[in-house]
Amino acid sequence: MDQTQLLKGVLDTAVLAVLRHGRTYGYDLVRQLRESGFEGVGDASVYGTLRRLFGGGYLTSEIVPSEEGPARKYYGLNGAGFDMLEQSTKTWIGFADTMSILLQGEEEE
Amino acid sequence: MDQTQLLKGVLDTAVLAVLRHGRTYGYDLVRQLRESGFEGVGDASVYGTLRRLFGGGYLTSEIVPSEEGPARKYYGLNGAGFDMLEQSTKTWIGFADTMSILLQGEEEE
DNA sequence: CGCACTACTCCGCATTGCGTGGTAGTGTCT
DNA sequence: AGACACTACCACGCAATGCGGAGTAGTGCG
Repeated sequence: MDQTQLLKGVLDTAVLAVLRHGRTYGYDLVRQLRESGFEGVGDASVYGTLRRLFGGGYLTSEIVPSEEGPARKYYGLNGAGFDMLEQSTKTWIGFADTMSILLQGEEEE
Repeated sequence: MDQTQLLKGVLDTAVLAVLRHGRTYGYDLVRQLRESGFEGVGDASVYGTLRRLFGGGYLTSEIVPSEEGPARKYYGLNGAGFDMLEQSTKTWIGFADTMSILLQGEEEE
């Protein structure tokens, strides 16, 4: 089993969740996600997600020159981003509940 | 937010989980999944999943004539199907843990 | 100069759920 | 009979999205 398909539809949420702790740039986000357990995330997926979210108006973006390489593009949550995070967190929890009920039997409220 | 993308990669597992309680046919499976919380699943998705799983050798299949309509194609888990279910259940749990840690903070082991 | 590391981007592919529409069997109502 | 509704399944094309590979740059090391 591959996480690949599981990641679909969740990467957005995961990215927003990381960003909630403060702004970062893509490269670092990839690292954080991998350390958090999404070991397989491709960098292109994360960058793509960031562009999508930014394009959707959920993120702020700012280019900051770095002393250790190319300039970094810092992303941060704006109001819409926080709302989105809250919303998709709820959706996720409902979904996860449904799954866990299905997987372990029928009890639970 | 749409469950659509969340379903990707999980429908297989959900179908296997339902089938664990005994064999059924597609039409009924769709009903069960919808009642379980996946209200939006399309029947074509479920049938497609069943065909995929059957093609992969995880399901048994048997056509049974019905008195109330067209013949039903009953599907059931075989050994490989049970293994698959067990495996993907583990993957799911790991994944869900990672997500919940990301979403609620950093505590938890 | 070549290599490694950082940082970001583009392109094409594969997977997979969905919507639409189609086939087919049975029963009901007019 | 004809029109519908319900059951049951399937085919086709679309859309979303993660991934792999390749490319562009900047900095620093041997």
